[in-house]
Amino acid sequence: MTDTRPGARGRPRGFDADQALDRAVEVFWRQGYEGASLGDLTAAMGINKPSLYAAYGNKRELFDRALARYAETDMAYAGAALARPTAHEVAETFLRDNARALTMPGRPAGCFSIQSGLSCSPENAGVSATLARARRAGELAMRERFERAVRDGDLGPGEDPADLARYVMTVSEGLAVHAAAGTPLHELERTVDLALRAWPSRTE
Amino acid sequence: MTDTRPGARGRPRGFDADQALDRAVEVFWRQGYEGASLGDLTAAMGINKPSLYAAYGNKRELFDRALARYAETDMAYAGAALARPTAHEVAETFLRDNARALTMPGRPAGCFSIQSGLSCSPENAGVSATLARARRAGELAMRERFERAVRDGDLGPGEDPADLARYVMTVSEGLAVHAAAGTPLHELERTVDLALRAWPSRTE
DNA sequence: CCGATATTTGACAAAACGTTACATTACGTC
DNA sequence: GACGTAATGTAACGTTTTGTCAAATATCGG
Repeated sequence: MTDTRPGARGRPRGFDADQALDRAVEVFWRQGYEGASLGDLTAAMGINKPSLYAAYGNKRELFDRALARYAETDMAYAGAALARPTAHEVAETFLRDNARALTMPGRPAGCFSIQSGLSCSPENAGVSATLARARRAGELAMRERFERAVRDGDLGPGEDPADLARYVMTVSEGLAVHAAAGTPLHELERTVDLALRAWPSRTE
Repeated sequence: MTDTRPGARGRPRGFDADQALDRAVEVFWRQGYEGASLGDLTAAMGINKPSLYAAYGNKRELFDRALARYAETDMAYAGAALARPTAHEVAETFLRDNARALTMPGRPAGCFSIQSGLSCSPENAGVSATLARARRAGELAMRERFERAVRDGDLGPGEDPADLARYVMTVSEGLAVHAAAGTPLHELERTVDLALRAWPSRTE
């Protein structure tokens, strides 16, 4: 499929596949899976349809690649947040970086994994399901991080890691919906301030 | 347009316009504006296209009517929550009733005003904008309720009604995204429990 | 029963959709 | 420089989309 090694035979590809994929990410992000036509995609990617099919398969496979690309790049902050030393820092770092990512200048406002297909027609139900699975995986990773925090004594034994992870992700999703509607960063940050007041105090 | 009074001339309508509208609400809710084709809509409504156009105008006007209908029926709990005597009760009632509404058996999971058009193609940007405006109006109403609470001394003068309203709505939207992915009611309720821990104590 | 009026029905139109066939172009190899 | 190979540009495919037309149907007032 990709053909970067020397000794390649045939006409070389006239575009950068990763760069074009970035454009596709933006279109799916802004318009949703069903709102993004192949015409919209190829126009933004600077290629035409047969090139898209040759390089990515079809619309659905392009979307899956776009989601993977988004997770690697725009969501990289999430993995970094999980590496913070305390559960509170994990939650705070995640939510603050999330708010920043949701309002990044030059990128669509909001969150790809919600906007691009929260609901779809039955024939594209797989898109919604894939996105939901991705969000669920993120929540699970955070839950496991909080379970470690309980074992470490960083969180009190009475705190439920699953509840805390679900809460943080819920706030994050709400921030994304707000951001998609144009709420500016400084207001999202105030929401994060408030949300963190729910965090269990370490002295409990 | 509607023709319920006696003395009507012409062939009487063979369907109940409000009942058909309820079916349309469900289709838009489940599939989104762009994922709901006229075929899906007319099939669910039990009518055919010319009847739809005669009764509602076109797809977009049908959607606007569906949104209004949703606001009147499924969102009725929101107005009731605002009537609670204290700000804390307003927030708690709103979030708990919200969680229940998001998982109401026999209705689509999640929230119409998010699922039906969080993002759209440019030609349907008006749908996203209309929904965002509706959510904004709800947040404003809650803000005004909290402003009254500050005047009443129910909330401390240091609390920001706009921040609190934005926070409650953010949690609500996050709950909706979770509900759309299948999170069951009892887990949403635990999230609400956690979210309410952020609420300012009255003794402050 | 008759004319007026409005709804239903089924077919149709124009455009857009995702996808593919075909001829052309550009490159490495011989 | 011709050959094989793979990507390109154009143009079309069949299907589905939103929206409409004309004829048939049902009910009211007279």
